[in-house]
This record gives sequence, structure tokens and C-alpha cells, in this order.
Amino acid sequence: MTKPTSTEPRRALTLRDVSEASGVSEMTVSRVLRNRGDVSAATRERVLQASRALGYVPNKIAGALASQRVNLVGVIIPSMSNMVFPEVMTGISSVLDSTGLQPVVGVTNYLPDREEAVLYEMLSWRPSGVIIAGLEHTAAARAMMGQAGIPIVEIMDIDGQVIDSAVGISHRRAGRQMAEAIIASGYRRIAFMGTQMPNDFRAKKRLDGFEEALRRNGMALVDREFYDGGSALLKGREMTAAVLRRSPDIDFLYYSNDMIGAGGLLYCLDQGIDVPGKVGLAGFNGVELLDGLPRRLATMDACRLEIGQRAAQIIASRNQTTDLGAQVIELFPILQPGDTIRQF
Amino acid sequence: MTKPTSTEPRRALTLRDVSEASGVSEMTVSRVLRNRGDVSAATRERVLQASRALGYVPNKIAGALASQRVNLVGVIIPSMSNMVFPEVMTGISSVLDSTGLQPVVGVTNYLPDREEAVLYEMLSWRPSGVIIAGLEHTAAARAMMGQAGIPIVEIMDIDGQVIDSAVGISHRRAGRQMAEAIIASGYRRIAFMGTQMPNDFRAKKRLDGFEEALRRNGMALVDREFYDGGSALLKGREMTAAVLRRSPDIDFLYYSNDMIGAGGLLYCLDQGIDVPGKVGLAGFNGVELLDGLPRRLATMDACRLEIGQRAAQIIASRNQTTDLGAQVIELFPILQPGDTIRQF
DNA sequence: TCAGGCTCCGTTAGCGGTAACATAGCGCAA
DNA sequence: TTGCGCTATGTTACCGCTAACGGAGCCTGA
Repeated sequence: MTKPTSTEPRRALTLRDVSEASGVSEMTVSRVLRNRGDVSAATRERVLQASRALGYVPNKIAGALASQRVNLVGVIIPSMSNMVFPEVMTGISSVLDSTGLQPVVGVTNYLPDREEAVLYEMLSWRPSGVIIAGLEHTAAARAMMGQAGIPIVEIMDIDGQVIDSAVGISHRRAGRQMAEAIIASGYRRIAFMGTQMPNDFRAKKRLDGFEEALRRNGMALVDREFYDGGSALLKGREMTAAVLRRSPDIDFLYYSNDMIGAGGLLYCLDQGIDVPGKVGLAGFNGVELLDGLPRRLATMDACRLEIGQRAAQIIASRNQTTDLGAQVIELFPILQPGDTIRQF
Repeated sequence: MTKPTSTEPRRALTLRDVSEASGVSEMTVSRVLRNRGDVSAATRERVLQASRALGYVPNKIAGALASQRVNLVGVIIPSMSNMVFPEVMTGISSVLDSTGLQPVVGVTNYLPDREEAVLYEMLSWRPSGVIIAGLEHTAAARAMMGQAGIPIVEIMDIDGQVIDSAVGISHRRAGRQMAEAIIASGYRRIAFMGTQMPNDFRAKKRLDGFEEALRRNGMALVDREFYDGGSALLKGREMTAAVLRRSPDIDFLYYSNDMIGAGGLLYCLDQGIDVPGKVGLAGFNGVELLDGLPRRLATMDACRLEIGQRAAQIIASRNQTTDLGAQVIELFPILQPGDTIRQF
């Protein structure tokens, strides 16, 4: 099985092989394969035939070096496994697909040093642009992005200093809005549950905004609980159980994301708790999963699809004559009350 | 905002800039930055300082062309948003991280033509290896992989013809096993629910194996239902409702994946159906999500983490002296009965 | 004292394409 | 017939880096 088959070439194919097989110069082959410049129909056909027959695959490394152009866009995100970034990617791809640009993903696991390393690696391939989640980066990462000479779009968040362009929502405001809606519905004894991660700056900003709004209304969080790793749904159950045991008079549970919120909702329903009468719940993100729950969790959609699309549009335009220039785009999430907040 | 800042260089930095700034040859700078060859500690320090001060980022395109080596491994998967591939990626990364190799992901959305295009694009960057989901590919894709002269590992499935190496489970056998367990538990009127996708070959193989085992026991599926797009959890609810309405005497619901199975489970519990007494349920994949459900759904874990790890090990070893050679590794999924199959 | 073997660093020649320019061949109007 | 302009193709010079080799300077032991 390890022996090369008879069809396996001893040496990788190059333009020269195709040019010899079709009797034209390498340059002409190059023109045919890139659809660039004038080539007669007859020659084109001959070249394509030879290329296909040989199974030639162009070497983009050489091509990129010679042309100083790379059709890659680096996308740097904290995680792939939480339902939020796959949708951002969908948005990015939907726009990039029609431009010849191609996304390349790097994952940081919410670690700033890892983000820096991933960024360095990406920039070393000289991409046409970078889309990166968040506004918080190491000093070195900021410097690299500033120097890179390519469009940089920071996504998801706009509460902070932008390097070049940004597309996102204000998480602080989102937290405030949710708090105000909860208070307006008459809830008074509110608990918070979220991730332990010190580097999830957006979750932190939401909580900041949330608490600020509580304070303005003369209130404060009655209880809070953090988790770290494991199945979010299960953690949501466990934290909710712990909080309700510890503080039985709680009347609202605010979750930093929908997954743990869903776990909490399932727990409350299991326990026969009156939702939203006795206890209200809310999460954040507006993930599709919620549609299948027994009751629709209150949440705020984070505009993930549109964020991806807008970011990709900015990158794409900068590689064209229709350059949109650097810009900061704020999107506005919509509160979806679902069935877990009292309505009047 | 579109004006270049003062720190932005007019021209991209090259090794020459660093070499001039540190007073040594480009070759020496190259050696320092790659940690290769002998350089005195003093010189090394000087070069690193200059490099950092300038904010130099090496050009891997030029490096790869000159050295004929690329530290990239292409990973081609059908989807990123279904909980199964993120875990495979985790396995791949965990192994590759210590090797200097780096995964680059491409997504096909279960479309063979798209897979071919993604593969072509990847091979044009001359990666050190390719990990690709499934054994079914277009003729052109198979030819490309055969010619590429790099290690190719097909993952997830081993029921079919392997190009080079493979790591996976037998989905046909998995389907059979589940059917046998269900029958052994005394269920007799079984329905199936799954995706409509004609190109999800692994789901199809599971169903084939499942039906084959039923036939051998003189049985056949009583009902079946397929879905397409949308929230899997919600579709699971809807399909389950439809099936139970249409065939009220059903006593077992077999789902092609855990997500729709979870939706079905939630529906049954909502309806007050006795699970697993009156109706049993089972899914496939062993996703973490299930831990947070009110009841643990019966499932089979697909060895996703280990598949990723083993595949990465094969690629890594082929780039070393410890070459493992081409191989086909079969993994064996374990049936997790959970709480939705009657136990005796 | 000097051959031999280090350590450290420089020089040369590509890697496989593409931009930019050069040129051959042709049709056609004057 | 000449010359202009066009189309179709070839030639040349890199792109930024690294493999391979070369060689200067120094240390060592006989």
C-alpha cells in the first residue's frame, strides 16, 4: 500500500510539463489557466486538454509570489464549537464566494497569546485581508495588524478602539437593554450565570451593561454563578439548581449565553417551576437551537450572519475599485422576548 | 480614516530590510528566524532585535517556494455547524499542535462538486497532507488525490474503497448493531427519521445496516420521515409528531442523528409519553449536548475525537522518519443505551 | 608550526510562476 | 506595395526566500 502506483509522478508537475505537452510557451499556458489575456480558442482548447490529461494543479505558491496577490482572507475567531461562529462564517462565505476570495479560519480558544500566534502565522501568508473577532488584542498583535497594509475588520464588538474597520454590536448596550426589559416586566430579584473565562470580553461587557442598568434602578444582582468547560446545557442545569437552592427567592435568571439558558429552562420545567410567572429567564445570541425547546427562551440575536456579510463586504471592496474605505458599522440586536419573560 | 498612518510602511518588509538593519547577510537572518544552522548568540540577539523593532513578518510564500515545504494540512469536511466536526478538529489540532503542522479547513456542504473545488484549491497550495471526510468523491477528486504525492487520510467511514489511508468506523455495522439492540429490547414497530440529503453517505449506510438487521429478523421499518434544513431540534419535534400521528402504534423511533433525536425526546416528554416504556428512542453521534437533556438519549458515539487524532498522527508521521506508512484504521463505536431503551 | 576540524557566516542559484515588454504574423486602407 | 494596428504568442526579469556549498578565522594536538 505504501508503494507508489504507476500513475503517481516521480516529480511534481509544473507549467513546463503542460507547455511541452501542448507545444506552446509556459506563459501561454499560464494565460489559459488564469483566463487572462488573449489566447486563440484553438490554443486554449489544446492547453486545457493537455492540462487535464496530465492532471496538472497550478502552484499557487509560485503564482502568489510572482503576482504579489493572494486570494485568501484570514478569519480569526475564539471558538468553532459554540453555534455562534459557524453562522458568522456562513455570512462571510456567502459574500466571499462571488469574489474569488477565500476564507481561512484560525481558532484562538479565547487565548490572547494564541491569537497573536495565529495572526502571525496568517500574516506570513500575506492574505488580502483579516477578519478578527473582538477588539482586545496583545500589543504585538495590534502592531502587526497596523503594519500589515491590508484591510483589517474587527467583528462582533464595537465597544472599544478600532484598528481599521469594525462591524458589530454594543454588548454593553445589549446588557443594559435586557436589564431594562426585565425590570420593566416587574422582576426584582435577579441572578446571573455565565462563563468563568476572563478573556470573553464581550460576555463581560454585557454583564457590565446589565449591572449598570440595575444600579440605575436602585438594584443589584442577588446572586451569580460561573462555570468553566463541560457541556453548556448540563452546566446550565447545574448552575440553575445551585442558584435556586442558594437563593430560593430569585425571580429572574439571566444567562450569558443561550446554551446554558436552555439548560436552565429545561431544569425549571423539570422542576415544575412556573415560567415565566414565578421565575423568568433570558439568554443571549438567538441561536437556532432555541426553536426546538419546549418554550422559547428570551434572548437577543447577535446579528451574526449580517456581521459576517458586512465584514466580508468591506474586505472585498478594498480589493476592488469600489473601495468602501475604513468604516465602523454598528448593528442593533433585537430583543426576542420569547415565552420566558412576563408580558403585560 | 482611510489615510495610511505614519507607521505604515510604504513597502512590505523583506529579509533584506532586517539584514541591513542588523548588519548581517539575509541568509543569516533567515537562519536566526527559523532556528536553523549555527549562529552565534550575539548575532542572533542582534537580528532578533532588529526584526522585532521593524515588525518584520516572514513571507511564507517565498519560503515555501524555495524550500519546497509547506507546514499546512488540508482538512475537508461537509459542515461545521453540526457538533460533529468541531470535535474532529479538536482531535486533529491536539496532535498537530506539537508538530509544527497546521490545519486549514475547507467546507463542502455535502456537495461533491464543491468538494472537488475545495480540494483543487487546497492542493494548489501544496499542503503536507490532506484529511478528508468520507470515501465518496468525484472521479476528478480521486485522481487529484492519487496524483498529489502527499499523504491522504479519509476519515469517518471505512465502508468502501480507500485512496491511501483511512480512519473511521463502519456505519453499516453501527446501524446493524443499533437495530439488534433495539430488537433485543423487545421493540417491534420501528420508525426512522433522518435527513433528506442524498449525499450524506454515512447516514445512508447506517440506515442500510439498520434495515438489513431488521430484515434478518423478519421485520421492516413501519414508517419513515426525512427533513431538509432548519433547526434540527425543531425538525425532530415536528417529524416525531407527524410520525406518531400517522402511525400511533409505533414503539421505537430511530433517528439518524442526536440533534433530531433530542427534539423527538423533548416532544415525547412534553406529550407525557412513557419513555422508554411505551416508546423507545435512539440517535447517533454521542454529542455532548445529550448530557443536558432531561433524559439521556440512547446513541452511539462516533469516535470523533480519536478519529481526528489518529488521522493527524498518520499525516504527521509521514512527514517524519517515523513514517507509519499507509494504513486503514477501524474504530469501534460503543452503544450508549442511556435512558431511552428498555433495560431488563 | 601547521594540518585538520571546528564554528560562523556569506555567495550563488534556483523554487514555479507572472508582469511587462517584445515580436511575429496577419488584414486592410491608402 | 507599404505601413499601420491588431491579435496571438514568446522572452526576460524578477517575486522573497532557502539549499547547498564555500571559505575565513580560530583552536587544537602532534
